[in-house]
Amino acid sequence: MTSPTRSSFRSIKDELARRIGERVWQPGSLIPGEETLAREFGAARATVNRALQELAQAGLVERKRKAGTRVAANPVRQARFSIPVVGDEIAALGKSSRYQLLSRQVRHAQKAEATRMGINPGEKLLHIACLHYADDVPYQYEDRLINLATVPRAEHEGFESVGPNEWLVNEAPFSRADFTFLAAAASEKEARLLNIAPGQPVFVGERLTWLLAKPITYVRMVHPPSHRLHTKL
Amino acid sequence: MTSPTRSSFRSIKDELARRIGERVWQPGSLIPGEETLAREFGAARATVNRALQELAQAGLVERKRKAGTRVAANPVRQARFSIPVVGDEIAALGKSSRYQLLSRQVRHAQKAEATRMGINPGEKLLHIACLHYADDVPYQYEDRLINLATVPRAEHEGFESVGPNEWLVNEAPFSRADFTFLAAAASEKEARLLNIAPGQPVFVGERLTWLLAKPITYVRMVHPPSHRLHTKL
DNA sequence: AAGTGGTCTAGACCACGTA
DNA sequence: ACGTGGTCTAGACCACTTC
Repeated sequence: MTSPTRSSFRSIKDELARRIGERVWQPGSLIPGEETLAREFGAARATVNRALQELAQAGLVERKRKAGTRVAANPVRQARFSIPVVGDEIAALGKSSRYQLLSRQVRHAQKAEATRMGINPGEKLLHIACLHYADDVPYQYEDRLINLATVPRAEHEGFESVGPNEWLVNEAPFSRADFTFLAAAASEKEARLLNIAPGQPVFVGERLTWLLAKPITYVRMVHPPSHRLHTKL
Repeated sequence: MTSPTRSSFRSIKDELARRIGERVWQPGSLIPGEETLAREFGAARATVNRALQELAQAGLVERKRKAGTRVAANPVRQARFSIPVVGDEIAALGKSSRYQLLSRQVRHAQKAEATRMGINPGEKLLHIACLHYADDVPYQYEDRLINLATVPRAEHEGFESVGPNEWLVNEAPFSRADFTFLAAAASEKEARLLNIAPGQPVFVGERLTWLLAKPITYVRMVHPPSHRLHTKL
């Protein structure tokens, strides 16, 4: 048949996960070392190591050299949401999207910007402001910084007709994205652009994307109060 | 020393990521096999394999036996955030949490509530309103409906000292959760409870959880404008 | 100082999928 | 059938932490 359970890192991982899930090993407690487990399962230490590394990545255990491996105290539950291109997002609502470039400027990073992006002050940045409409109603105001050290080709792109979001998705892959969401009062400028009254609540998303360790782009996306963010799946 | 550690899977991974990010290897194209790369980097094939596996997990490449490894056409499209218990969330900010029950009432579902929860009108619900403080500053106003058909034991719980969130996490595991986030203007009641002015922006999260096909609870969580929702990893 | 995880190697065999 | 990735092993050395 499939396989009578030869030592595989997968079956070891599953068995360890079972012991954690069924409280055979209590949350916070120390579990046996790699050497011991390798003997128990009749496997090489490297095999047990891989099983444990994946469990650590999944958040079920925490590992420290010398200290050993412990069952995580509170397994973190997670939800996911998709990261659509803004044009697709609008299309999914059954509306037509329109893009308008407001400003485009190459300059050097100010201290605050550098800190926010995790780069050195003075590095070359491309600063873009633009607006996305859904059926001619303002949908999102986008304020973006692109790290030209990571994406040098962006400097030669005008972004007159293609939004930076769409361009980056096609031209600069990222491996990690950090989001922050918040509610804020619309500034004068935001209110004017989104065609709402100043002080009205706006839904703000901030996103920093990375290609491994290199920051690619920081973007602040401001939506009018009607906006909703749903988890998918 | 910062001197280049000879073949490490990390440096190999970074170099491969660089070639992908800088379009040395085009999206969709085939990259050299593990054996070839191992020779190029002067490393064992297992080391190259680990680098490639992590790149695959990050979504930068796609791997198939016999077919080889290709640069992913369009990388990562999802982000995740953790779902902590509100008390833990406050503790993570280094603040002390306090819980206050505002109201607790068993009643039958009104039509709108039933629709929102996906149950039949007239089903028995437990309606709870409460407030969570962080260092005595209002942190979250919680308005919750619990489906007593799914969680009958909640009817005998007073929730005077234990918040419904914490109680449910320990007593009623859920298998699925749907979230919606939005910005809104604080109502009179919300403003009073959160100690802000009416009309101020508030960050609202709505969550519906199920145990398999059975709705467990619907909750509306209202935060003052200082609140931030971060994705974790 | 010593214990535990982190990583590397060289070689081997296996499994999947394409040809 | 055969090439490529998937996994395992046995041994070794390194690096971080706690003791």
